[in-house]
Amino acid sequence: MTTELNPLGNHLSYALAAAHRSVTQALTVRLKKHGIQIEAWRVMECLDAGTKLSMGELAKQALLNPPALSKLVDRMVSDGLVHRQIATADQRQINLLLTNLGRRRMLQVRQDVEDEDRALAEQFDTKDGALLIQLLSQLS
Amino acid sequence: MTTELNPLGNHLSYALAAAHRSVTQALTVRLKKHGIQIEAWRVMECLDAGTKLSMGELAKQALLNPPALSKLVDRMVSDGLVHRQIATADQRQINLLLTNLGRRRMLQVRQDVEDEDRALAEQFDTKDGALLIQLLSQLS
DNA sequence: TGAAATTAGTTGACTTGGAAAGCAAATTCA
DNA sequence: TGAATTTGCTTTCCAAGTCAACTAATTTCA
Repeated sequence: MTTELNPLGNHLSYALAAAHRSVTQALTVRLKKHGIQIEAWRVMECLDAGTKLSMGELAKQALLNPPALSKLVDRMVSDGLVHRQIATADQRQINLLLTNLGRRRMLQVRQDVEDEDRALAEQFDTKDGALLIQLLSQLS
Repeated sequence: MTTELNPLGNHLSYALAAAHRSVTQALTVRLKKHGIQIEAWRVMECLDAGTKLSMGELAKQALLNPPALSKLVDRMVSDGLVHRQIATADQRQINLLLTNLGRRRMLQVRQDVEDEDRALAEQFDTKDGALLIQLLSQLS
């Protein structure tokens, strides 16, 4: 039972990378038909949540470094999903806003992400899915 | 207790991405002083495990797509960590071998990875680290 | 006040990764 | 056997990410 096929199997960092890779690949396939990146979907969900976010806040929540977010937003702007608005209080800050197209697109994508989530949850015994999320969040 | 700061927090794919990001960043910092990528370390561990691996097998174990592995190996060859050997049975296959430098480097890096693993394990109650690995491996 | 320091976001040069095509060896089978 | 197919790995071209430098707005404090 402790027979290891892979010398890396006991490393948490490896188990995490393997799981992340496999989940990401599956999700990417699902999102392909929307012509959208996982990161772009995360950005849109954060924007939809209500509170105005600066690029910096958004970067943290969407798990992107600032330059990566900047460039992703450039693409999303030219796809008509979001637009930049200079914050009134601090003119250096940008508030990103969903366009109507962006909001519609987000809702469609959300369907597929939730399908994927359900598919993943089925791989676990009843409470293990929530437990996994709980354990994972201790790491970030 | 169910107050969500982040609208994405309940998605397994998000929890996984967040944990992966944070663990990867920490590990990358540790490995920086060896001038080595996490992926390169994974490759070296796989090679060290004994059985001769083709590029294809290695790619799977090290969690890389074949083109990415090819390119990484190019770099590792020019850093003197590994060398390519054409397999005798099938001339299309490559067996990758660790050089002495590569083996020494791997042992040094392994120290740091294990330090990092221990640091991570401390964030959990006794058995939760192993449980997490077990749950994660159901996903890949 | 206003010069110096800090902060927010973007840009540019460079590196890395992915999809698809390419090449060569091995296998299939008519 | 040998033409057609499949397999293993690499290359090419392009998309995307990083680090460090940059611009502009804000804050600090002498």
